[in-house]
Amino acid sequence: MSAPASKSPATLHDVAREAGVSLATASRSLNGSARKVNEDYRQRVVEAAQRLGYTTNLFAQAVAKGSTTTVALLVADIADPYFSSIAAGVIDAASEERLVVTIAVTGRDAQRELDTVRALRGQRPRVMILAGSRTTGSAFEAELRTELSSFEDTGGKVAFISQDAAPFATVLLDNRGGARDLAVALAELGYRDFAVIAGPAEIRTAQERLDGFSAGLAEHGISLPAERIIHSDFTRDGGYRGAQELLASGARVDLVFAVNDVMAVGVVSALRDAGIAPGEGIGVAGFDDIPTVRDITPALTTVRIPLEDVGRRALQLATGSAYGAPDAGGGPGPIPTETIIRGSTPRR
Amino acid sequence: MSAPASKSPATLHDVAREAGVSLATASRSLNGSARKVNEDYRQRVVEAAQRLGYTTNLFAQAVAKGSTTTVALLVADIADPYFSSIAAGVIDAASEERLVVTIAVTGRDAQRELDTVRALRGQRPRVMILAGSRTTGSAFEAELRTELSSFEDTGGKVAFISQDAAPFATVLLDNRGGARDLAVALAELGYRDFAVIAGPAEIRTAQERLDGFSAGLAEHGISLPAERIIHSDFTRDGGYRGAQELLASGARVDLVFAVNDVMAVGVVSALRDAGIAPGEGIGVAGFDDIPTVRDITPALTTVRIPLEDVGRRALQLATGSAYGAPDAGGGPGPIPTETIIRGSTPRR
DNA sequence: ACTAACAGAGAAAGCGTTTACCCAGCGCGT
DNA sequence: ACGCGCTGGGTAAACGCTTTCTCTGTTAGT
Repeated sequence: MSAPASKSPATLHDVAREAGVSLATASRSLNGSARKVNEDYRQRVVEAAQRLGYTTNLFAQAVAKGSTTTVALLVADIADPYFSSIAAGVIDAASEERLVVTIAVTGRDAQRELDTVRALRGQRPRVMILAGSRTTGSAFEAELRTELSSFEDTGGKVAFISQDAAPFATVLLDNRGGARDLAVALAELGYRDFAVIAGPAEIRTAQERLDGFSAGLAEHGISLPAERIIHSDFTRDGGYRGAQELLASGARVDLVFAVNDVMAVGVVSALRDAGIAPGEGIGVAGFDDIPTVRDITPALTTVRIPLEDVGRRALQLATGSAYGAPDAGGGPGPIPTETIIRGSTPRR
Repeated sequence: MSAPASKSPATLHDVAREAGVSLATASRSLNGSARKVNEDYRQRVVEAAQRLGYTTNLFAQAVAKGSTTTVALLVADIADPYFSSIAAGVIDAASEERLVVTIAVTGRDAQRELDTVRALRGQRPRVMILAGSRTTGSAFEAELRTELSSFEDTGGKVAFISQDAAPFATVLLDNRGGARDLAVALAELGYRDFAVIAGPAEIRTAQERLDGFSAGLAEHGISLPAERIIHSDFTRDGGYRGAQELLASGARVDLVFAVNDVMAVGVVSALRDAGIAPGEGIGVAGFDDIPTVRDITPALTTVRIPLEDVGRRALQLATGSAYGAPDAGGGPGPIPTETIIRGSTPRR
């Protein structure tokens, strides 16, 4: 009979009254507690809660307990498959531990990233995962570290994805090694004249991949002249424009490496729009192995990163739910990468 | 001198003491308040906060105010570009209003969706946005509605995306009309023998698109026999398998319509793997206009939905920050769709 | 000069939880 | 019989904020 259509949600108080027990007993029966409570009572409380449509107010709980069930995830762009795949992993792992994930986007803007971290600290998240593209030499870098350190000092845990950001825990991606292996594999396929669409110079991931690629080529005695390195946005359109620029330069090239897959997709489209058949005229390779690159034509050669696992692992690393202590460096070494040769780079 | 490296974050209390003012004054200076506070004091407080690295504890604030700054977003799969684009819109609009977005994934499972809604209610979000694929005839449908109603009774606001879910606010997508227009356009291009890879029968979005498409064909006197409708998963792999099944049936078809783009991408790959050139042998069309379909070959004909806008609008609809009252139905009618003809459906 | 009106600081009562502490009842060993 | 340790319910004090209300000091009106 008790219609719950009141103006504000039922409180634990209401439940206790309804069940005829004390607040303490109600709390103990509904949300776990070290103390036992008589099964009869427990039953009564649970039923009362049911009847009133009670749900624990997580905020109040957090205040009382002094700890939350929140995880904050920062990404550069949630619509980018790279980040959304990572997010999927984080969310999945989080829900296993009954944690709630809040996502914020930074748009690859260091200032905004800093602001976001500050704002998110207000949530007192258990964990903060930074998947955004780390930049080098940003004036905000130091401030960010300070902010994060003080977050850790006050009981939070931070995890980075991609580059080592000691002293913070990191899920290391072997950007350098992966790119090197790719370069070697391509050289062995017979490619000789390379160009790289490299993304902004200050994005560390981009830089590492470029370095690794260049190193791999060097092992085969192939050099990568500076004019064959084109910096552009870390996005699909950046890749597209980078390829256009390359073409306009008149350079003779038999393979274009874009430092990530979304850029590579842009490259493929740009080549095609310029009347060049990707994979026949010029080979194209990317990095990340986002889902779509299997489905474009030709399928893209790339370096595979198990993105969802990376997200999952970042969370586990931070919560310490795997690999022993959360501060054990970065778990068992960097995430392995794998070179995947597909149709976009046939043997020459 | 005051090193903040304590074990727990600075509280407003600490700030007040540091600044030599009362708690009330500190609160008023840091977080907005109707009351004015002397500029001298305000300054002192702000500096003290700065010095101590204070950030408002949002949870405590929420408890005290009885209202939160949280928005909950439920999606079927965050790695799916359809949902991640919508999420991007929601997050963008939310951050404009200084709201924080928590994302949960339901995996198209009605039971899990219900559980998630229940769990999320504990967060007392201002708004709950359901972008998951609504299903029909689910046993959980009624329970879900009850749960959501009681959420609204206690001051929350819910917004659906896609199908009308009266009495809840909805950002209506014109699935039916869009599919109809597409069918008409394709018929006018000269296609005659259609098949549809239709997704699970119980997903409403899928069903509406199928119906609309079929109606459009009917206008041109073309019928869509039941054996040309293949139900499969609402995913890329679902599309792939659906196309395989279609091919195996030996049906003569000149156009395959997949009810969403990720499925269409699967269809394209399946055709190609079967040695059929998509766009030449058989036309392919999708629905949604996710970013990738411009970049596959041939570029995919589809029905465009401004996904980010949809997300943005869902949030605004729920917070009432646009189009007058939040309960004004669904704002200014359904989101317009647009048929986009690309290379995958050349004139026959 | 005297009071009315107003500003604005501070004290204290919430907000919805958890949990330390108190205390009654009970079974047990001596 | 008696004390003692458990068990487990209840009371009340936190938790970190906001906000109502009280109260003092100013300003202005007559």
